[in-house]
Amino acid sequence: MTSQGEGHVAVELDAMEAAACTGIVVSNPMSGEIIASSSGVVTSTTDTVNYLTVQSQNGPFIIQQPVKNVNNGPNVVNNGSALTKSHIIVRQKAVPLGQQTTSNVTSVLGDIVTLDKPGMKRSLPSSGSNVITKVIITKNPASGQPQPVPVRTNPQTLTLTSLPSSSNQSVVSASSDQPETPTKTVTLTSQGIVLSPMTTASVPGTSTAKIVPYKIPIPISPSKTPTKITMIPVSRSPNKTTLNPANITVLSRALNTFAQSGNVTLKATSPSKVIIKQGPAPTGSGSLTVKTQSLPTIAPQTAQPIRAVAPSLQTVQAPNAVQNARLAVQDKKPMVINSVGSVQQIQVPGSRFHYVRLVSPVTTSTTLPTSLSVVKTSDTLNQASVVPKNAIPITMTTAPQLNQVKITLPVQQNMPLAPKPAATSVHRVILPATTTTTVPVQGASVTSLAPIQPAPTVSIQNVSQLPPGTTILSPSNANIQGLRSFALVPASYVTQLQLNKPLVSKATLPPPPPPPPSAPLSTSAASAQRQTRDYVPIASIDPVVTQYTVSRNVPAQNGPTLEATGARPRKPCNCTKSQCLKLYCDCFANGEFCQNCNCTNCANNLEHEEERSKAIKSCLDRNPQAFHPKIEWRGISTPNSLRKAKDIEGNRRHTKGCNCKRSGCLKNYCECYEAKIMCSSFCKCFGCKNFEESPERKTLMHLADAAEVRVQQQTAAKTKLSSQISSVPSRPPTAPASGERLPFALITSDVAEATSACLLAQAEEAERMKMPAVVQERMVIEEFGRCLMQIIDSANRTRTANSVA
DNA sequence: GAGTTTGAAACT
DNA sequence: CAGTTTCAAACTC
Repeated sequence: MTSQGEGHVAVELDAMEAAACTGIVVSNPMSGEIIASSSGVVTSTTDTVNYLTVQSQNGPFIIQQPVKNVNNGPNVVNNGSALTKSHIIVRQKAVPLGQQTTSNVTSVLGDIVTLDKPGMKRSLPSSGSNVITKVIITKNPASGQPQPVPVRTNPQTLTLTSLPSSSNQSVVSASSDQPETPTKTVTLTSQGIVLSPMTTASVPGTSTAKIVPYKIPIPISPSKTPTKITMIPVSRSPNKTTLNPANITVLSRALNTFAQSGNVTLKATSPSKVIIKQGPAPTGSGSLTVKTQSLPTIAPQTAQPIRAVAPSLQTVQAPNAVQNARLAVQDKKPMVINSVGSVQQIQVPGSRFHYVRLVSPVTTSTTLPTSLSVVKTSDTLNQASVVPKNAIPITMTTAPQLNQVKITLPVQQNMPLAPKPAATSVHRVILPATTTTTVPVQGASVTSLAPIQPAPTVSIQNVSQLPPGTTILSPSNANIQGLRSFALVPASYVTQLQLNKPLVSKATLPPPPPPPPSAPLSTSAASAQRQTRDYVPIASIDPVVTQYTVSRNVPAQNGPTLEATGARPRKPCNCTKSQCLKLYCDCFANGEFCQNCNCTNCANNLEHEEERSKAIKSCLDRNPQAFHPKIEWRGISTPNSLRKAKDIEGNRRHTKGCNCKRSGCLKNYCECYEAKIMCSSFCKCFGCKNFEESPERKTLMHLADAAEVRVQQQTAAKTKLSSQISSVPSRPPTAPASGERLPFALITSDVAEATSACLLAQAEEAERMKMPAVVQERMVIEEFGRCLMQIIDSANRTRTANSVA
């Protein structure tokens, strides 16, 4: 809930949201303008704000709530209120008495921001002293809840702050040997890394350094503490850019990946390398250990053309990128502006987007990385490489002077503090997708490029707060196109990267992300995933996050079963008239490109990116929540590991409810039923039979469960039987005098055991289905017949094989 | 596989 | 916002 009054706006979060929250960004949904963020660097808004968008910096939740005036009562929208000189207080929502636990009592997460007066853009003091450059979310020792701690640093000085070990975080600031170089602070918290302040890429002609805190979310599970993070920064020569947004983005990606395993070690082995690897967790320590020697100097990016680093890297560099760009416009063909490593910068003439195309490396790899091992930065290039172990390096480059690819970091929205870049063309950036980051690409030549992927457009929003694969149409972009508000699209673009990559052996695929609630699924839940539209949640590093980053229509229920391509299994659409640019199309609705679909005249692909973007905007204009999951999770404070499948279903609901009239909400026409949830008060259905006590529903669910159990048991039993039969030696132990082997010679104790298991499973299932005794008996006999047929068949095959031999 | 039914999305 | 049309998936035969 968001309330306004008496000089402050309170943003109240559910327990789960609060738990997932490491920072807050509050923005005006109408303009996309960031009003405040927990970075402590704020801007003001002159707009009349009726709604606020509240986002977690690292979290998935994005709340758009009306501004409410406390004085008018909790539910009275105070339309037309401008936020002036207000504090935004983020706190956890109170829960009714009797439902409180120690973890969900009301607590103030932080008074994160003070808004300036309308019309006044807040400027940073030149000295930089006493400037809140970041807010670290710590845990309130009293409540156990996170709370932000403003950290004031002087950008010109270097500090090394070690927080108490109990705070589970450390702050490292390194000094620079260049007085004019802003310092940066690396803050490692239990939930993320904050780099700040940092000078962002500057545009020629602008000299004002912007202090921008970068937040790299590394949700480190508290349960996995102590976690040791050792960062030995890169030493570098002066006047060279070593760390730029791209680097940080990639670093973030690497760290995200590593965060999943808990223990992270960062260290540098050479001036141009930072190696991230897992290290053993020290015992008995409750804090992160951060060591630093000298952090890489962050300097404004200069107009350094991107060049290929190593001969082994493919380079399709235009001698004169600008000139080539003009030529490309004339030719109306996508042009490779630059290519370094495995990333090519693509400019599509006529398109306002820039693309990053992953290309195959010189070296091939057929195995997926078991861990991400190297982040390499270059002194001379605006690039950073992620080199997953056993996988190809992924290099990302920037060329700010050309505005080719602007890789925007998880940057707090304090960009207005500095002059905007002279050229605010639209850029597209690949967001790190935690589980799709490092799928190796096979093939080695430039001609075998992976298909161009439209990387998500990153705006001034803090990237890290969005689910992987999220697309945001930036305000700069929006302005060009007349799009005022940023558009949030939960597109699984990065997942699409996988879809378009060459086949990767399934055996080498990383394990699927854990289901949001780690409790085992009920058969109904499992069947729901199959029976409903077969989409798989967008992966997330955080189980809590995962709940929110699910496919639009089906909430996360189970880990995805990856296809051989590494892609999430997805049901192909059959659209014929919508060009797959309407929400009728499930691919489009889920933010995915059509791939291997049966659609006709499809425009849901890169070739029609312009149309697609317009369609996305159109959808969002009609409904800002158009791409949000239709099935939402109610606030759950129960730890994931303790949730049961029953709870999972009971805590999901359709955000809008269904409108069924004839199906009784007991067919898959009904979105509630399809998602295996019961209809709620949101529904406007007639003749609903999809409620808890509905006998029709119970019958259906029972039958579905029984069918599911039957399939599972039979599959398991037959698999075992087959394996047992196949393990029988080709030459049986006994044989009749005639020399002919008889089938019973194959009935070893193992085969008999497997057969018994089959019969038992069948009997149990028949009983569960409450079949009459006669039917039960028949089902068992039939099962026995099937087993016998398999045995005989196996015997015949063995005999044939022996006779041939 | 063709035709029908259904309800969400899109449109007016 | 309500009524109508369009659309694609679910369903039936």
